[in-house]
Amino acid sequence: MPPSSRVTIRDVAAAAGVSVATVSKVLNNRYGVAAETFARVTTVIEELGYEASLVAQSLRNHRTNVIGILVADIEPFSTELLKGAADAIRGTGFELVVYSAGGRTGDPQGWERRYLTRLSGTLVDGAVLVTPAVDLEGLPGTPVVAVDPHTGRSPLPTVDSDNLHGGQLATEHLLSLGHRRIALLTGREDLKSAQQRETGYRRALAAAGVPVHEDLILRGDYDHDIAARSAHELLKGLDRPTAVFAANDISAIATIETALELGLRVPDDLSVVGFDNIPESALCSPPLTTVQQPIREMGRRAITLLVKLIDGEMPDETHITLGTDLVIRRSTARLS
Amino acid sequence: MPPSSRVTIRDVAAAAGVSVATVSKVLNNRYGVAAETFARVTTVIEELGYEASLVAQSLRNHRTNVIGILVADIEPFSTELLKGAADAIRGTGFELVVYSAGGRTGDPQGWERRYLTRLSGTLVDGAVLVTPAVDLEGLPGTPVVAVDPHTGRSPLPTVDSDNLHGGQLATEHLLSLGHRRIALLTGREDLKSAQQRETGYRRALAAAGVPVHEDLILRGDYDHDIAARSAHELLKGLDRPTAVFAANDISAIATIETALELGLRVPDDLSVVGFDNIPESALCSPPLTTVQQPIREMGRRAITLLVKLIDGEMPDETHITLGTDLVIRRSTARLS
DNA sequence: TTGAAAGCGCTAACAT
DNA sequence: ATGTTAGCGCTTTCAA
Repeated sequence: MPPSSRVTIRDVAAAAGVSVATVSKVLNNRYGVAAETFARVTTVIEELGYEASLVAQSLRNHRTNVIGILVADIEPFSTELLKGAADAIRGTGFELVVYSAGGRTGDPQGWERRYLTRLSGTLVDGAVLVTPAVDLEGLPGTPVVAVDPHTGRSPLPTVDSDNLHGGQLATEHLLSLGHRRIALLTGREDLKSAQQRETGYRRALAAAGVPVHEDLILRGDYDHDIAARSAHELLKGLDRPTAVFAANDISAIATIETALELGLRVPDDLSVVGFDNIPESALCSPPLTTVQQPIREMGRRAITLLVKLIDGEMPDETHITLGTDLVIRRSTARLS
Repeated sequence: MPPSSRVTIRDVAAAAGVSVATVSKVLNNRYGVAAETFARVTTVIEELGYEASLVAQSLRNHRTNVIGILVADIEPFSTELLKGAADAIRGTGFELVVYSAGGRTGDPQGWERRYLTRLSGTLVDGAVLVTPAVDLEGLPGTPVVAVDPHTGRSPLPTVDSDNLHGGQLATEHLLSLGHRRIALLTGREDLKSAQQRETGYRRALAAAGVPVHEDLILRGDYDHDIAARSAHELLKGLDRPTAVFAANDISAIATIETALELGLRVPDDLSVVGFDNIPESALCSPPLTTVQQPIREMGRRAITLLVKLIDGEMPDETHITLGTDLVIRRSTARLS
């Protein structure tokens, strides 16, 4: 590669017959440049198609006006979140840059930390983390907001949604339809969201005075195949549940598919409620009653919060939990 | 310890009692460092949690091992493409960084150019452009691959899909079902893809000896509401078409919705074929027969091509057009 | 084996 | 109003 083909500030200075300092002043609209000089430099900049190097600027100024958003992978959840973030960033004067770990396997924990350290203070003024981990408490000087952190309560500013209440909502909905044998397909055991959804389920049953049958609680793991197997286990017998609360959308779909394979009609023979990880609009066949997470709003709020942090304002709250809603589509039916 | 300042190479050097040069050598595994020194420096690096600044490295080395991917907005198409790109980047030694214009309105053309110029030679070794425009022919020294460029044949290396053939496939499918009055809801007039889909439609009809009725060709604009209005126009009368080819998925869905509102059964009374811009898995109700673009594969190929370009290899081809396939789901029926 | 020094492209004091 | 200069954090000769 020709390494020297880039137009630099020196080329501009030379072509305009001024010093680099003057060009810099023009670039940054600093005072102390004659109108005539200003015009000449501007012309040369246009002609040469010059743009200042982001890198050099970053190195010099410690402010970059860039916000980084680190996602574990590009999938529907993170995508939806990115949209919200992109929404919110408009008009803030910041740019958004997305770093994806690409779902890489090795180095599962350290990735965010490494990246963040390499970028912070230089390339980004702050970051939104959409990756599970984060024990980044001690990261120097770089504001960070964690979205839906998967491990316990984090010391970082956080935006998440109310999985506990969501689990309750889903279960209460099924209870209100008259169901009493309500199964649960759990989520990934290592994630807080899954635990909370399960807690919500248990609480709702308890509150309704319905005993929890542990044999109606099976692993779903947020995974299609595992959920399908569990669903099969659940539904094959005659003592099958009349309703299933699946801890996410994938497993809800797997449940419905399995039910249909077993000759059960949904929702007539089996009611299913899921929990969205992907936005409503993308949720496919069959239409499903789910608990909806405000994913985009989470992205928006994360940016808003982060911008405040970067600007040194005191935000009203640093741990934001957004509500979840039950969205009734077509797959639940009153128990006859 | 100053809490808000970054750990730099000098801090490491000081703590280890060596010069920055030595630390740099350790970082980059250069020869000429005593094993004992190496160990000591390594230890200090760990202790301090030091990571080299990406920015400073970029400024020094002209190689960054980062590939930038510029998207106009985060939406299903670009997302799917990102996934493919993320796939392909694994094992190449490059990182992927996504820049989103956030669908911004002002500065509609210049965005890519500006960004690219600011990044190139410094922050990225090359870029994939997923934005409409691009007359970036003269960009010095930075390899660029355009994906699905919307304006004519580009001088840049390009990856796209065969919209012409796709249009033919869709139309031929409807013809093969016995349809003769086949309407077209066009796409955005300014985009090459839309023109090609229309051309495919016209050619297929011509090849089958079916005359083209211009009043069966209405604007769809890749837009839900516009397409819905046109569909209404098309379907309200008694001389309505028996089939519709919609230039993208959005307008196909709009067509089906409109048809249902008008009391037409789909596919019994009306066959609809669409053209996917979003991946199959995300395509919602109602299940739709579509022409499928290999979006992920486009992302993969773009990266592969770009990596070759960056490494100075001569790629076999610089203009890659991938095939499109007809995916038959449930919304087409033989004309009775 | 190690370190001093130059410089990547840029900005901001501090001259002039 | 303009230019000179000193770095930002890093890598890389080249000399010690």
